[in-house]
Amino acid sequence: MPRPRKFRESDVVSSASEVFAVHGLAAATLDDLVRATGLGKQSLYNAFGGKRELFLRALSEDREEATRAVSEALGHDDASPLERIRGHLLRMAIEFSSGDRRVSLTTRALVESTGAEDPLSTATKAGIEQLAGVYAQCLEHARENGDLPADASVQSLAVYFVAVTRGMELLGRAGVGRGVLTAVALDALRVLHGQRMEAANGNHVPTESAGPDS
Amino acid sequence: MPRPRKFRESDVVSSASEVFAVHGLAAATLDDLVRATGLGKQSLYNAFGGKRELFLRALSEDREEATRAVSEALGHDDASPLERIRGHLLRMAIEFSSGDRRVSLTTRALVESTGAEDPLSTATKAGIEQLAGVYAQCLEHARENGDLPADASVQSLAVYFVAVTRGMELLGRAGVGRGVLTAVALDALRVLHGQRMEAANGNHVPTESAGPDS
DNA sequence: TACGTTATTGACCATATGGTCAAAAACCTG
DNA sequence: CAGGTTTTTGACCATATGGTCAATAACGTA
Repeated sequence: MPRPRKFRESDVVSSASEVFAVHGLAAATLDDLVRATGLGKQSLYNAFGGKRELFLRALSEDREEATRAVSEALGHDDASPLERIRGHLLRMAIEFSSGDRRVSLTTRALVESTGAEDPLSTATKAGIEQLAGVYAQCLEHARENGDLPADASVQSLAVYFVAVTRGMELLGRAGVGRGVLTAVALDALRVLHGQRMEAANGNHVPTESAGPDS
Repeated sequence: MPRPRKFRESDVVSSASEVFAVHGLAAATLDDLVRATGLGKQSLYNAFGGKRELFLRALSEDREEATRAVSEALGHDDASPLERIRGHLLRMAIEFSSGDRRVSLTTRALVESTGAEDPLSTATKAGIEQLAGVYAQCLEHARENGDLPADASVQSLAVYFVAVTRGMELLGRAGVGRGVLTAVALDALRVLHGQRMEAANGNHVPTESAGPDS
């Protein structure tokens, strides 16, 4: 019997994502959001709770979507796992050099999170881990395939690819063009062709400052 | 005969940098700046011109400092160029996992720049190129040394390292710990040992990491 | 068709923002 | 010590911010 909503939450979150991707959390005004989503402040407010909460929703959706996309890119069976990673990275090079002003919400969150224990930081970390997990899965397949040495450090390589893609995204923002970004991607991929994967377990620390932990 | 200033510009810019590094450009309030620098709004204003301009100054100083630091790290003669890059990257892994909330102003600028032709974007691009230039110089030495194949793409490798370090910085913000980040750095470095460099690979860079610890 | 529930609307608010102004203060030179 | 120049100070301002309220509009059901 309650009056039904005029909007679909997913649409609103999607529009909000766009705003956040372009402006960032801090710089996006509630008014931007209102304009982009089409609903009034109050509707936004009692559907989501506020700017921050809306960002969290957007982040969560963005994360899901990104994971799905990468997962799909890495999951097709028509190519070897390593080829899939290669294709994915090259596609990222193109996407990131496309010149639009969007920045993935995960990256936004990474930079704008306070670092404290707030939900934003938590969600951000989770996002990174989830993303790394997708890479790890694919790399694991590659290892099982024999495309990677048995002692390859799938975990750190996965994180490595997350780092590389984030870096590429930033460079794209700096105006680095498609050609260079593609070359960077190819450089990055060369890690997978190295014969000795001796660095397996994330050991060794720099020579001069041998660290205690790890 | 004019009344002299009570402050040194470099001190002010330095304090401001700290604020910007922690909060970012958009989120840092003029009041934060006033408090951090110790001078009044108006003094800030007629010495620099406003928040944005102050950020640009801070960015420029930060860029100079970063370039100098990397350049120094990569420029010492007591190790081969490749070893220097290795040491530098491992040091970055430690720095970025130190858990503070600072983000380099270059990265901040990268994310917060509008992408348009404003001075911020311009300075940002210049910063990236400058940084890449430092890597390129070192890599070029490595090539001359025979540590890299003659046909190695020094340019793209340089940009690659910029990307990797930016990515590592972001991951550090996400709470990725020192061990993992170090492993990522080592993964990243493996690019320099890629198969095509196999023939030319001298013994300057220890390929097997003799790290005995966990 | 009336009711209860919820969504929507648009006005409203306290605050904090970046930025400005005019007066007072400080310094160096002459 | 006076004059000129610039800095400093603290009050001031218009605006935009995130957020809230009370009233109204829709809807499904009974």
